Amino acid sequence: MLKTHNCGELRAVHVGQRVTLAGWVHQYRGHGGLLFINLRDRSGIVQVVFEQESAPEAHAIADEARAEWVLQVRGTVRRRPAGTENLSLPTGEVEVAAEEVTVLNRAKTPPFYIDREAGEAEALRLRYRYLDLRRERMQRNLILRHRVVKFIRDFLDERGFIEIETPILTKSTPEGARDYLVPSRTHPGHFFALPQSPQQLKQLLMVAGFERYFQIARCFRDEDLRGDRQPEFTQLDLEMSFVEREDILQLVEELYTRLVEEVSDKKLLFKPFPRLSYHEAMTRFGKDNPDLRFGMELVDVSDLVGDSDYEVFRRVVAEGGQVKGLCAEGLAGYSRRQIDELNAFVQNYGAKGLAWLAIQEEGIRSSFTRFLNPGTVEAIIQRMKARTGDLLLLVADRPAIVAEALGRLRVELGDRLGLRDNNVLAMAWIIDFPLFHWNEEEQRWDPSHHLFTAPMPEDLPLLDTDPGAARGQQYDLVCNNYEIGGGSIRIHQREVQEKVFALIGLKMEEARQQFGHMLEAFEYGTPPHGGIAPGIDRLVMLLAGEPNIREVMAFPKTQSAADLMMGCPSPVSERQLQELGLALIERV
RNA sequence: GGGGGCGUAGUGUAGCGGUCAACAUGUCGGCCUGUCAAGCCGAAGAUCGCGGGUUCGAAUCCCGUCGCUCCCGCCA
Repeated sequence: MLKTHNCGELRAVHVGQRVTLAGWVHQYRGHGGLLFINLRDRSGIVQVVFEQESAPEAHAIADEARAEWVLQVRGTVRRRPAGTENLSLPTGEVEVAAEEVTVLNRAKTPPFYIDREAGEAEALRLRYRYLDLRRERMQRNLILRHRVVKFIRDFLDERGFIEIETPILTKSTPEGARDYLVPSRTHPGHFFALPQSPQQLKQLLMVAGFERYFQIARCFRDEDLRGDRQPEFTQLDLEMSFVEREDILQLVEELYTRLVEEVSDKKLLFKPFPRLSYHEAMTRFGKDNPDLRFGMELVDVSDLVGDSDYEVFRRVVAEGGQVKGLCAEGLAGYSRRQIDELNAFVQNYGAKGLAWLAIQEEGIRSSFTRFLNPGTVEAIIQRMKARTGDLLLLVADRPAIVAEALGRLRVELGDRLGLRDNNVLAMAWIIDFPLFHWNEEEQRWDPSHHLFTAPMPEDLPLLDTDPGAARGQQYDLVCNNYEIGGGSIRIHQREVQEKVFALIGLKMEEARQQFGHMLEAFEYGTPPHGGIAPGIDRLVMLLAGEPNIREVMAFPKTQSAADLMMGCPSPVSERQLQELGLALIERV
């Protein structure tokens, strides 16, 4: 080893010891005959003192050193002179008096500071990601990520789970997201697909009798990116045999509860996690991934305004729509301009606009009360538990649009009112999802989750009579307005599976072609099984308090799915294309 | 595919039709023995993302384009 100690571990107990350190020049402070270098390695930072008088050679060498040079320093740990301790450094009680120094490597001046963040364009950070990763924030995030994955592995290992790798080169299926394709050289014209998730393989591992499987699995989806979506990401993929929904929920809840308490300083708002049906989540919060850190629930006033003189409300209710609203506490003082802003906000989500009512000291200001009788206005205020100083915001439309618009608005208002505490994690289960949703364009039922999701046993008859009302044994884990995991109990009976295929308009022939291997496997004694696949990136993002998942990935892609450091994707040679039997054409 | 924001010395910003494009920081040189984002003095450093247009004159206005980012669509 080129070092005897780590920079960040030196304390008063080391005083008097001769140590050898190796690391990067974090900061340099020259005073002529005396100079200080803060030396950094992964463990942290320690101040090294170079004195011309006592160690002239070391001092001369150190005098040349600049930010990010790599040094090896031999010296003695000593207590800092009284009054010069630095409380902001864990090592701040001591310093290392350098006796010898070796330049292990010089460094060009970095394109940005390593010792601070100056709001650099993210493109620059990504171009020089290996330097960005030297910074405290990224080191902390990736170490946290390691601890999360380590905790998960240990936890599941203790409970009899086997970690099994599944192929990265696998089969394209028309379901779900767009696949990343890999051409086959040995089968010209044929392609592998990178897995969107190991869904089918983990079910086959249940058929294979492993009973408890997990994998820290890389998944790939060729869809447009978001702050919480990368083209490749990591899931804790997990599957169990001989279990019911309750077993999966209990296991994951215990895992996440202990994980949060073990590896982070975030506070879990709920123990145990509340369970909301999909219907309840949509009704109360307008989203199937609600932020439960605050209230401000959606309130239905359809019955109060359905027969009013306000044409907008009356017509919507008559046509089977809803009038629902939110009570934004303390926002009665919002200006016309600010309300217009919120109005434009909900219009992004399909709402025609907002009806609003501000209860001010001087009286009520509103866009619609002049169309209603005073009793109705009072009833709305009562129902929505509004008090002086509050602003009521209402949307009238089809239920889906009301939910979407108010669900989004609620989160926006939560931000504005400072109700979304970054130190709090509000984890919860969303259960009882509808098994299917109606696809208007294709005039057929689409699976809400995937086509192996089992119906709730008591809803089996509904598959024949009212498929839209059938609930699936599906569950999502949500936290702070993110979906951080989803899973289901799977179908293990052939008749049920065939019924689902039929409902989603998949002919048995096609099903056999696409899923023949699954159907065949299921005929050889399939245990009842189910699982879940929580996203690791989003979880670590929340634990780290980061605003996007790029900050918890070592080498993320840009929004256009490019790697600015590697410079990919990139063209390949004509020869490579020929070997694969590929020719490039202009895309229309 | 669509909408919003951003792009000016290495970095972060200012300048928004008219001297030589400004400030901070970093870089380089000098001074400096208790600093810790050290301090003081001095110097260098920009084809204002790229292309076109309007204008006597464009970093500034217009059009296009590229890159990054947020969002809708898409994605579970």
